Amino acid sequence: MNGPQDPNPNNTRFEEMMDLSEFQLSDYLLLEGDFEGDFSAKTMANSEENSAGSSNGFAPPEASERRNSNIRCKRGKNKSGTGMRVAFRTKSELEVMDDGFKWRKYGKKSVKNSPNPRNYYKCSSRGCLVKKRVERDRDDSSYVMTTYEGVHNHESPSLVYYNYKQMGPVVDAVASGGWDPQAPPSHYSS
DNA sequence: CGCTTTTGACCTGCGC
DNA sequence: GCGCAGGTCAAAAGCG
Repeated sequence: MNGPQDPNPNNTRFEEMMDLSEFQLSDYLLLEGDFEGDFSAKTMANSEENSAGSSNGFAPPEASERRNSNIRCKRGKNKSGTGMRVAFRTKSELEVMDDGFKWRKYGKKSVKNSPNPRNYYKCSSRGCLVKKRVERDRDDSSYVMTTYEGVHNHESPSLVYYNYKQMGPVVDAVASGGWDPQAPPSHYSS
């Protein structure tokens, strides 16, 4: 870490990290800590249409009428054991955002109450257990719900570039809860 | 040739 | 205890 620790995460940094020329970051939901029982969530309405309350942020309208495993981890703990989850809602034609990391698709599942299938990705980096879920918003298919689970134990090639370019801990600015690509490599070697 | 994607089966947890 | 739904695995196929 060679940048100032921003106590007040600047969301726009993350937008810059990703190639948002084709995306419109509509919502950013940070889920941090473990998921046993309760969790803390912060939603940031970044887009003007969102702040206008048209889509009311991340919370799906059906959240209260069905068990929402999108937010709550129904198994009590996530398998990756990192206890860190970040969800985004972006307006995009593309389902997969280029966030600088390399992902390998390992599953696809159609979910109930949604006409669109959900795709499951794992980070291709060896030893990195970060997962990503991608699905289209069932109410507005022009939006893509992306959920990251876990913390990268490495930097992405493009992130190195961005760090260099912007002289700042890009990802650190995203989540103070542990979204740190330079996290101690507890089990990562080579 | 190596890596990624696809896809159906299997596993696990939760609600009833 | 049973059924459902979500999540993961793994073999086969495809692609660069």
